[in-house]
Amino acid sequence: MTPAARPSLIEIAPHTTRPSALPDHVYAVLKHRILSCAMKPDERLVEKKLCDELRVSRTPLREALNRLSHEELVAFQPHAGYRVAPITLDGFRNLIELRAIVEAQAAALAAERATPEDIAELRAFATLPYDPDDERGFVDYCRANARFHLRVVRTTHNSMLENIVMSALDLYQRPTYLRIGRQLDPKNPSAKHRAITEAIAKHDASAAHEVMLQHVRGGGERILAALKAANYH
Amino acid sequence: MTPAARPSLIEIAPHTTRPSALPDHVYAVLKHRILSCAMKPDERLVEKKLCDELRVSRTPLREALNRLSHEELVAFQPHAGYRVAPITLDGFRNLIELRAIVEAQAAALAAERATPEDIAELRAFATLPYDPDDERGFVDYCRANARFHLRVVRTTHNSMLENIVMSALDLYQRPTYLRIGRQLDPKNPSAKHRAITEAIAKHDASAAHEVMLQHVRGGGERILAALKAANYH
DNA sequence: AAAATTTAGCTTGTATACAAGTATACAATC
DNA sequence: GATTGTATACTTGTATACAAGCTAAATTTT
Repeated sequence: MTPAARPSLIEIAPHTTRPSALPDHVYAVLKHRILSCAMKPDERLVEKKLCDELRVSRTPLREALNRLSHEELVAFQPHAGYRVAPITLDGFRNLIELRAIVEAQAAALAAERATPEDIAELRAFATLPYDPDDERGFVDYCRANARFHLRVVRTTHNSMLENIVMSALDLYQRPTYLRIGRQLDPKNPSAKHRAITEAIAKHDASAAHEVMLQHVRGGGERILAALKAANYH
Repeated sequence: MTPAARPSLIEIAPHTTRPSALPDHVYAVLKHRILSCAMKPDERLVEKKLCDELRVSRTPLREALNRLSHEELVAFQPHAGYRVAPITLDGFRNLIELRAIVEAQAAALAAERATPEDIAELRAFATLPYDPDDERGFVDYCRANARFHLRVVRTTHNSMLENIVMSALDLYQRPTYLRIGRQLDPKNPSAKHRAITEAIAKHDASAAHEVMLQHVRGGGERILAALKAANYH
């Protein structure tokens, strides 16, 4: 059966140059649910149920699940099914380390390569809307934050770095959305973003590297501490 | 039909925690063919033909092709099929840049974290068999080289870094196997490997970083020059 | 009562039929 | 002769039937 009325809103771009309508749609929907913790870590993902709900057959659904499992957003065991990937301290530490390495170096390369257009766009993206009391505002804030960080790597013109940072930011979203440590955010990161941007604008690679490094590590440490406090392992 | 007699040799490990026999097998076989250039860049991959040859139905085959396309080893266009991914100068430049960033930093972290066992294994892996005149010896050499580089990242105990370097080394193999620039290798890289190992043994992070950086860039530049000479774009 | 074992149900794994879209070859037209 | 339109063959996209394997509950045994 060709799906008649399916949820039509693609909320998250598929990160791929492989636009195959149905699997991409399912991928986007599931990914959004996982990242936003609408589907909780360790929750089971049963193919049949998701098929019925999304009005799709198992083939495109499985394609989406496979993709998610390779991105480590869902865990898989043969013949035992899929689960939403758990959030672990070690996993998050590794993630911070990865982001620190790649994004700091990307900022340095960006400083070497940025054109005036790059700099203008970075400036436009640097200042984030931030209203910790507003639920909706918090989501917007997260999106804007990711947009800035992606814009920095994009300035390197290295699509491989870009893809790695995209995946990393995705994985990073989950602990953030959990609201864990939300209120611990001491100040709006816009200041750091502006500092990074100005270092890039001055083509000061080592400054860009240093500020980005501290920024990523700082944010990571805060969330890590909150995860520990919330008793994650 | 359950496949009765299929080629049984898995030549390349699947890089994943997702051991599902048939798709993994197909993935491994195709990947080996692509990396070894038995299947040439831009060659078309028609599902039916591969199914008949590998004695597998389309479902597991497509799962393997999807994985390969996300790893950028095969290119895909909706309704138009799969092709072996082309080798491009820009792609290779990006790859070198990625390896340089991640592996250099990984070497530094390895220097901070290496245990005596790590160091012993690194020493064992550092010296490579190298006989540029022997076809078989060349393949062994490539494998041993990858093994050393992987052992360095593994010392960081960061599985994300490990996965990235694994993929990167895979992509790197293809230009190497093309034999392009093979004879340009000025000397056996064992010396560099030993230098990296000794820096790690001394827990000298910045030396490890520096030597690895030069090593990766140097090797990359040589192959890049050869690709240019061979008129790749 | 606790442990082990069997069995029934459920979930995933694979194969295949059918639908939809694409490309190529051939013909008609400019 | 080049170009465009069209039909046909081929390839991929999706759905579904059936096989294989796991989980967990119920029954038996100690």
